[in-house]
Amino acid sequence: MALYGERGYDNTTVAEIAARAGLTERTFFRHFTDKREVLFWGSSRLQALMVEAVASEPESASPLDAVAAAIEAAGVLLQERRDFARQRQAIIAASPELRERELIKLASLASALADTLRQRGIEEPVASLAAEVGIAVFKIAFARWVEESNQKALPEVMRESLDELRAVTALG
Amino acid sequence: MALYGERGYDNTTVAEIAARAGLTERTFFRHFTDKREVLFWGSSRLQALMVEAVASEPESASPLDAVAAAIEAAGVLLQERRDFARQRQAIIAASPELRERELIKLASLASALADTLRQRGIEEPVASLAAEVGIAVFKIAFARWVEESNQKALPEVMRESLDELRAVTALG
DNA sequence: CAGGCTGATGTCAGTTGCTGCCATCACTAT
DNA sequence: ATAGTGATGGCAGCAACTGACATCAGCCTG
Repeated sequence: MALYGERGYDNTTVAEIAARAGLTERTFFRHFTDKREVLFWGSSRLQALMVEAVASEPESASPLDAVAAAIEAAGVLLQERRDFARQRQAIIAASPELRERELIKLASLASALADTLRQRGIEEPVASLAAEVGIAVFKIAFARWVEESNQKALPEVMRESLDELRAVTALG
Repeated sequence: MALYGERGYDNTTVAEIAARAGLTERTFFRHFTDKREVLFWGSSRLQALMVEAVASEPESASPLDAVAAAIEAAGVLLQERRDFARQRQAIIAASPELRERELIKLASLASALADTLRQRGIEEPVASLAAEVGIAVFKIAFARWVEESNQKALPEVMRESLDELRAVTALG
């Protein structure tokens, strides 16, 4: 990430990353499937956290409530790693390739949440809809949080965005 | 697309595509920025159609109504090109790289819809939320339509999914 | 302790996607 | 007829990856 920040993602070769880490290029590709994947190393932990949050909601919770708990948990985690998250996001935003990878991570996240909802007895397409909508709220809240360089904490922005969503779908 | 269908995306080289088209590899890259981009050639037309649908809704329409008109229009178009759409989707689903590209096209679509909503006086974050939610419904409805290899027409599936969404967000 | 197994790393060659540079060629405007 | 323009081809080269093989450290077993 240091290298990506200094010279930009495109201008950084895998050989340079490997050298900085004291490794060979070949070894780099044994740890990461991709040049892109380095930036998404922790994403599986975030996904596990969010899945856990959905799973541990009470049975009585609605699908949207369960998803709300997941993005709330994600908000807390990212708020803790605030500076890191912002720096990383700046790098991703600067590269189309990285934005693609980010989107597929979010899609995989939505899919995992939908699975979890289904295990709670939620039928399709409700499970997928709730999960996808939750991820949409997550994306927008996160973007707002990154922009307004300080101000509110992420979990609060998440809650506000979710409320706005309810208003939007209620009106339409 | 013929080649991708025959041998799979990964096993098809750009040289082969170019040869089949009677071109040089170099010329191929002058027409398409990417090996992936070939499969998304018509996507700008779909985006223009959806943007137009949002723009031509009456002032009184809510954001979600406007977005609903856009995915309805997309549904009609894709229903016309039913076989093509399904064949194309099978190829995309089989390749992670292509799925990434598809996701960024959808993200760009959401962004364009949000822009159009903003031009209609809708404020952020409502504009982005409505757009993203609309794309989520689009994704899910399309996936269902592709699965249930025949049955209902896409616009109908779109409407049903949107209704389910309203129910989901109303309960939560 | 010797020998063999395993897992992580290095080395090297090769393929493929993609780009820059220059030449060619058809077409068109004057 | 000439010059300018846009599309194409040819070629060289870089960088991301991959497969095959060698090496080496640690560790288990007899």
